[in-house]
Amino acid sequence: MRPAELIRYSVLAAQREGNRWLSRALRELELTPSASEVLRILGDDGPLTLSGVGELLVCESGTNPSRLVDRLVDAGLVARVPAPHDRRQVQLSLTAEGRAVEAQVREVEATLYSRIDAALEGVDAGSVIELLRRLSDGQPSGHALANRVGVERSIP
Amino acid sequence: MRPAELIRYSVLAAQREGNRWLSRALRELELTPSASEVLRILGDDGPLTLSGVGELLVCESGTNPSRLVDRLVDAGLVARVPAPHDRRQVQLSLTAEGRAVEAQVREVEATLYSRIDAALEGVDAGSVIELLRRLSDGQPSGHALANRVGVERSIP
DNA sequence: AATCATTTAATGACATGACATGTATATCAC
DNA sequence: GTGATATACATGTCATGTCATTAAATGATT
Repeated sequence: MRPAELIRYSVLAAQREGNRWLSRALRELELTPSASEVLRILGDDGPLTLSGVGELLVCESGTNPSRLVDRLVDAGLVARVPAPHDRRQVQLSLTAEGRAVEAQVREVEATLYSRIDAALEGVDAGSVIELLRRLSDGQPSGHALANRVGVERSIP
Repeated sequence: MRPAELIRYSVLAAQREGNRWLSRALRELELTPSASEVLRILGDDGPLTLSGVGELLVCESGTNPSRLVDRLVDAGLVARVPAPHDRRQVQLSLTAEGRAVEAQVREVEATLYSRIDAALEGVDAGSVIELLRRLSDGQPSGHALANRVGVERSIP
């Protein structure tokens, strides 16, 4: 198997298993991994419009997180209010309950990141990050990721 | 953003964009990425039972590719015959048309791997492979990947 | 041989993801 | 100001991906 093919399937396998781990860890919070990403985005950078969330979502190509947000509104974790100056837009923000759940999501993520840190032992993280960045560069997910990093840096 | 978080989202973004690229490339063959993986597995190692395919599939946790295979049978690319000695099992193999399509899948994959090779310029592929391997080690996708590499090596 | 456990596959249920289309609103060209 | 265009969001459709359950067939135990 050529290295490129091994990397292709390794990326797929790592994503699948990371998602499965996160799904199980979030089950007690009654959240899916995608839903948790929306909560964390709104917690860090909200309030945002629907497309504003879409531009920061890595888990979806950003075209339309309407239904993803629907379930969070139904669950009482996100408030959706029409924007006053532009009635096409909706403003999304966390409710009080949403903020509480988002804090729990942070704890779950901290555990995940510790596991990834452990897996990083003895490997060149820079090579990993650079290769993966190139693989999504210029594409919607790559833009979302760049926006996420950029937004974080822009908050002093 | 800590390195672990960046890696988490980079893996997700790379998988998403790789899948999107492959989806578009396979569209003219009327195949999805998952369907193409089944064809390639059967082409390399078939005939196999349904669970035999599941143990080699990275794209799904192997619990049950029934419906994935259904569509390939409907499309006339895969033959499904009951196993004579154990009527619980089904034997899956490529039809003549399936073999022809699988050859085209190989060409699409060759293009994908060239793109990955280009992205590997100047990065330590060993670090990438080792980290990603650790992230799926011991899990279904990791087993499937190990089986894929192992099966390949076991064919002299 | 009868019963129970295990294995294999199919199916139900739910939430994505990706792409396409529809609809209301806002903006631009003139 | 009016028509055309663009934007923001919602929705339809299809194929996953995951977990659970069911059904059939086989194997193990007694």
